[in-house]
Amino acid sequence: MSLPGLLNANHRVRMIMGQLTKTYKRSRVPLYLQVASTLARRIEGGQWQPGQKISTLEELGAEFQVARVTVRQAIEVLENDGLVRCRQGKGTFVIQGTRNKRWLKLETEWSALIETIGDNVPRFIVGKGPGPAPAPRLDDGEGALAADYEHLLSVQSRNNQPYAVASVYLARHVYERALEQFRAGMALAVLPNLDGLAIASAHQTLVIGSADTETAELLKVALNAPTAEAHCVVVDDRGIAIYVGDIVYRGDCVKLDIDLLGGSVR
Amino acid sequence: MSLPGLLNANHRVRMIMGQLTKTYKRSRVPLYLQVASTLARRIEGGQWQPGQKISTLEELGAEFQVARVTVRQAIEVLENDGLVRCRQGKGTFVIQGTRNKRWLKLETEWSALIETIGDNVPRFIVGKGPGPAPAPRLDDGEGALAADYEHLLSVQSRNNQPYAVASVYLARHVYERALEQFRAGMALAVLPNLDGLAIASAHQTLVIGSADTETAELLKVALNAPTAEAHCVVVDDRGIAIYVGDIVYRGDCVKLDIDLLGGSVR
DNA sequence: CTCAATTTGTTCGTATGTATG
DNA sequence: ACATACATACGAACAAATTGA
Repeated sequence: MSLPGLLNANHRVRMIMGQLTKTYKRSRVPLYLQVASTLARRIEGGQWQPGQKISTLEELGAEFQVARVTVRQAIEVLENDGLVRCRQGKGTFVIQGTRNKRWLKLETEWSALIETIGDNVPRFIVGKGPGPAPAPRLDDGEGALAADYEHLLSVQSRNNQPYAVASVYLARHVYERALEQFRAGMALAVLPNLDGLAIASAHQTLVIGSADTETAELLKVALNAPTAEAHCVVVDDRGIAIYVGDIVYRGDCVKLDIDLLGGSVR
Repeated sequence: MSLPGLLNANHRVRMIMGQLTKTYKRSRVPLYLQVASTLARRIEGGQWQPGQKISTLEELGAEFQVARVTVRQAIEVLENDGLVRCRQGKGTFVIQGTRNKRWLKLETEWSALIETIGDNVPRFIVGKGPGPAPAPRLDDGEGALAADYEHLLSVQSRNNQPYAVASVYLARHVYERALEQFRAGMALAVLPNLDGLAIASAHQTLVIGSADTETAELLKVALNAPTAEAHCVVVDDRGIAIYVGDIVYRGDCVKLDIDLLGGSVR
């Protein structure tokens, strides 16, 4: 049975469809936020330099095919975020305070990676208490599971700013060889210090994701903010995955540098 | 002087501040969308297996500290996206159809990269017409600018689905050595075919960004959807940047595979 | 078969947010 | 600044399907 009246009430589409409106409709995020974040990109990307006057509300409205009031609303968001300053009768200007985006360089080679994270001090999070840790997630070709794992959950910070949360599984027989070291610093940096431990392979996959509730809270970012999710697995000479780390980085601070010709990174 | 009555009327905002509400307020995205994407992550991350019944609306409402109607609204989004199926009186279940995410593997080594993109057929976009192309963006240590560049703008597709837009600058003296080839396929794959062209370095930096208006339109994604932005520079033996490519990938399909041991000593 | 418990589906009223002209 | 229309979010109440006692 159909209820045309009801459907009509719910699906009465806008007759006036701007250029952007089609693109906009692909997302359910409010229009003024989409405009705001586009403008923010222009500023952070250097397209609009600090001190410079940006386009007028009129021009921006025409460009994005939205009402002037909507642009105004977007600009208000930027002003609250300290990106621009509006001057009645003069225009809107990019704030001088040059926000230097501090990139966090993700190393793609073992020794460089160890070096950069060596003196990181993670803040460990108490999990659900002791007990048998659940097995880590392993994809095909990432080695066999060890008998038992120790699970370490931590937040990585730099300049007092959290930039990543790490969920690390360490094979128990490895963990127990250096309890204090593993509890003091980055597990990955400890591994090479262990005598007689042969590392057969160490690889990492990286995908783009978004912050869930817990991650957002720990990283102090918005829910669903873009993230880089690294899945790192170290396998010993017997084919056992002794280290499995799932590390979620803030998306706005990771930078990967890849030398396509091999050899060392610049 | 205080006017408790008035203040009360205006400020009787949410006395009940849920766990999520604080995190939620960091983002201005509608609450039900934030809940939806958190739930989607649980499903895609395997936390809720296909066929399994997920928590009840009541439970989810309690967990996220939102109204049951709001959870309902979030679930509705997932149902429309084909992730779950709701059954009155029974519960909500994860759809069986295992939607295998087709990852686009971004190669991190020259020969593998060339191989994978070799038979890509880009769709070129007519730019602002011929004329002196603006110089490409070059960071420190990325070589010196050539005298003149040819600018190629293209969309990369796979299975008729666009996955990247590429903005490529080719030094004119290189471009003119193989016009047809450069116009037919991927510029990067053509370079090794040119005799007497010595490639001194080829490297790539990768950051996470979000789609601007044009990119969103070309990739058929939402405005501000997460992207992977690759900046690739090839320098010849005279220190001239002969190829500068800025490639924006859809964030939901790129996957990086990095061998940390890469043939070096640990 | 009836009854109660559980769970999703729907509607209402209210308040606030979003977008337009 | 205002009027209008629609979207978002809440609590509450009730309807409908499923299950097991």
